[in-house]
Amino acid sequence: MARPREFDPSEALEKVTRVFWKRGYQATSLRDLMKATHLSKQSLYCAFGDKRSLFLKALRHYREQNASALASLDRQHKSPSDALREAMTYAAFRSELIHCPPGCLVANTTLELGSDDPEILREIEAMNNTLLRYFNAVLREGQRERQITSAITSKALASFLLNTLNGIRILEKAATPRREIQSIIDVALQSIRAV
Amino acid sequence: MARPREFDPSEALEKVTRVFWKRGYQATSLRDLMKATHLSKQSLYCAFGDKRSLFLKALRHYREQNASALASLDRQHKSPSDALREAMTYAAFRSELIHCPPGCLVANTTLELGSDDPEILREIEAMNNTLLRYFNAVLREGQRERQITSAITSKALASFLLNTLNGIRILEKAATPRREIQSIIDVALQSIRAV
DNA sequence: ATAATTACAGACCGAGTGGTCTATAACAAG
DNA sequence: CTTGTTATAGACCACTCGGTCTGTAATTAT
Repeated sequence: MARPREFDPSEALEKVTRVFWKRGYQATSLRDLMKATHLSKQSLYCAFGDKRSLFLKALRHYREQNASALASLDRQHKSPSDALREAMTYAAFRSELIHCPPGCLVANTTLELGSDDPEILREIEAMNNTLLRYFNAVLREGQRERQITSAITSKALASFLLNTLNGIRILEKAATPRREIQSIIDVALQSIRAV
Repeated sequence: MARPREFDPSEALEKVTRVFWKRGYQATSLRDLMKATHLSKQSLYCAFGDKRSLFLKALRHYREQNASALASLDRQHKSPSDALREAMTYAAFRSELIHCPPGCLVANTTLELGSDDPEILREIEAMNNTLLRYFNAVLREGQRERQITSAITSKALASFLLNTLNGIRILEKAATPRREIQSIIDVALQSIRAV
């Protein structure tokens, strides 16, 4: 009907997500986003709405990306323990692996905006629930196979693992050596094994 | 020699710390600080320097406050396990207990500025080391008394506990029910007991 | 009292913010 | 072609930011 868009919105959203990931919501200016996407302010507004809408879309994009990454972790031929180790290690070191900003956008956002913005909080919870469900499923399997302790419910163990991951998201920002982070994962996983 | 100051600097610093704690560094404007302290911009500058200096002083104030709170935890008549539980529970719920903002200023700051500002990072590490030393001492005692597993070094266990605490600092910001946080503490402590 | 010094309140500054408006360019439909 | 519609670029806006400057009030020393 009219002049077509000259850029790929999903590509732009990916770039935007990286910037928010790296710098946080408040510290990211529209200028930063314009520079990262090579788009004008107006184009961003037409495509995504105002800054907050754009941030919400970035959060959702991040969540979907992570959810599919999690789903693609093949645990067909792995024991539950190995699957947990792989998931934790992947989540902890993904930043380095695929050249992303350190830490986790969801964790960053929780601290920056979690207690203020209910809509953003819901997005955060959705992301957490995805991880919790995954952990819970693998943990239950591990309990059935006597690899994981049954002294604690799989739900509580799942929350515990997610919490460990959240802690690591803070360490990543504080230039913690990789070996130390790996040690924490090891302790967490070792300590929930069946006796 | 001249006109005396009309306010108590340490009282003002306490108020400033609360504001930074609640809103973060970047989101706190000088206006917010002026309102919280009932001081003029000029008075704040004379007493504490610019915004960043003021923030550093607030961080240091926060650290000292926490260090002395930790030191005053009496573990004379407690078993190492009980001492750990008390320390973890106190750290996790202090916000509610003494009417503070949720979460932890150090954790917040790590995510907001950790990877940018070396001087602030050093302050963060100092705070973490205080906690690590405490945990390490109690854990070693617990290992000697066969309450805590000796399969893992006390240092690794201490890092693990601090990490659990950091995770909780994120949960606090996400309106997580108290019971769930308590459960995570329980799992963490239970899983490092001696077999 | 006078002089010297410091504290205080608020005006003021340039820079940067998120957001809007306008003029023009690029396309589709007729 | 002309007309209608959307995209783009950048000027523009009111506002807030951290920080400084200025004039005055309050105090001590002489």
